[in-house]
Amino acid sequence: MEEDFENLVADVFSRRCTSRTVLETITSRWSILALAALYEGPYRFNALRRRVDGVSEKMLSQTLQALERDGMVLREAEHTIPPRVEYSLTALGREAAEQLIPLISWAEGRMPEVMSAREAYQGR
Amino acid sequence: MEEDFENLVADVFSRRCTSRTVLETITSRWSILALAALYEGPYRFNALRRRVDGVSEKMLSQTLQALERDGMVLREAEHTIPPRVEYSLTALGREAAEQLIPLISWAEGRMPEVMSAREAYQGR
DNA sequence: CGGCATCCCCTAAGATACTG
DNA sequence: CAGTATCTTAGGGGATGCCG
Repeated sequence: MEEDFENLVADVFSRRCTSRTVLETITSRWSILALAALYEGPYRFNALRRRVDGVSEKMLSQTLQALERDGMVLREAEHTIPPRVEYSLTALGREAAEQLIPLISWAEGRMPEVMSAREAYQGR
Repeated sequence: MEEDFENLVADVFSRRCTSRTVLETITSRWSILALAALYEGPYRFNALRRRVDGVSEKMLSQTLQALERDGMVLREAEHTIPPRVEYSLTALGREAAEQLIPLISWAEGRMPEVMSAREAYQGR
């Protein structure tokens, strides 16, 4: 019952708290970008793959499955040939994206500071 | 020069844009927790290790080095025996933490929704 | 106390090929 | 088009031992 207690308290600093896995789902390398892209609107698989430049088929597939499992992404498939699958955000996913987008903007904006910090660190 | 151009434009969706590495530094598994912990105030190495429950020496060390390299964390060492090393946030690190903390709070708060989504996903 | 060095395991991730 | 399946490799991550 201690584990349940930890889950109720929801302290991310606690080793076994589930909130850590929630955080890991949405902050993994490709999840951040997928959520941010889908915040622009629904995407089909390959369109999303082009939007999230550099992601492999496999990783995008895995990422979307994890996001679907966690209730962030809705997957709608038409069983035609060729198939047509559309991905969109759920309400929960939209909330997640709204947490992530300021983070992305910040990272883009602070790129110069980080780069010069890296250069200074090199020359020590 | 195209690479420089991409860096100036700072588009995280672009494969080679440096902003992605900035994002990866601060959203890696232990960086999020280290930044959030240090936002509470400075910590010595082992105190931080206890605060960030579950992190190994090696990973905390690596994480702090990456954060120091990127100008997020300041490392102050007294060369005594035993040594005393204090870690604290820079202004840049404080900003990063301020982006992350709402994300953490959101993850903690939405834990129940995610858990029930996972259960529903299991039983399909 | 605050590490680094070393060894080792495992999975995250990329590349390639194939299919309904 | 939207994926799976398979193979391989880089690196995340833990355990242990040592040192100033």
